[in-house]
Amino acid sequence: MGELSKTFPVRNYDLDATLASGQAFCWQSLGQAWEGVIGKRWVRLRMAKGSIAAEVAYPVPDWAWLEDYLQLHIDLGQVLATFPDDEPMRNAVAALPGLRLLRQDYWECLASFILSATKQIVQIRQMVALLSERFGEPIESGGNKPTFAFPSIEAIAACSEAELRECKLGFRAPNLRGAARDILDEKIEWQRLPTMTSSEARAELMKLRGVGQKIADCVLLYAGGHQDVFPVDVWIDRALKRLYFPKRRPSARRLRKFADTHFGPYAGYAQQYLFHHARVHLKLK
DNA sequence: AGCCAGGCTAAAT
DNA sequence: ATTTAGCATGGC
Repeated sequence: MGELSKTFPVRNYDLDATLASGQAFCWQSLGQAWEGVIGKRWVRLRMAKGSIAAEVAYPVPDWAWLEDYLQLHIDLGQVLATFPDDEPMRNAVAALPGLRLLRQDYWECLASFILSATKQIVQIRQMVALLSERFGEPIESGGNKPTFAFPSIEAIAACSEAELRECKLGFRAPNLRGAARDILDEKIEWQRLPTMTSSEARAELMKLRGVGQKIADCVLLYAGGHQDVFPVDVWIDRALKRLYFPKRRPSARRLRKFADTHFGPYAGYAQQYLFHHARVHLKLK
């Protein structure tokens, strides 16, 4: 019993922008469609007029896992209405209306962003793909290529540092391995993260070596659903300074405070719009 | 060729 | 309390 495909009606959903926007690193663009893995399921997604068509490799009894991942219940209009009414936000939203946040798995998200340190998005995708091919569980695919799930915490913990370095992780290898081992050794309260407040969960994640505030905030936002959290990376840092403090030179502390207070209850969404806008329009310095 | 990439840590102001 | 070098590796 179950279905191999389903079509979901959507409004204001830019699937291409969302899957390419540097929040998830397991999606591959194949012309009209996207292929990726959510948990242990291979998925192909296709955007049509007013709907997203999904296809899986074996019948599934329900689609709640996909609806949750794509956050189909979110009313984007309500989200956008909470943004501050200033020119930078208006421009960022106008540039890409329909950009969304996904709801990802905690471990895959944490691992991906541990890998993200001083790496470009294309390279993060490459590392994630290599890790999955070498240490992930093979899963059934609807395409013609063999497909693998993202490696489990146990699988990464069992790797040697050298094996991880062979996946081009560089100095990130011990951090990823250490995070997996610390979670298994219960050095942090991993299981309780979903029930914690933002600041509790952030502090817990930052106990891991190689995880600072930026990476912790990405996990809170993209996996934990803390939509008010506003990760500040190099692009956002540039964007905030250029767009909101063109003359002055705000201290890091001041800028952090601004990020935490200016963007409202859906600051994480605002951040995603500004991030994309900065990467496209602020490229020339 | 050289600079920089969805950073973090520890050392040095 | 804030700034800076070093870290691996690859794209451009």
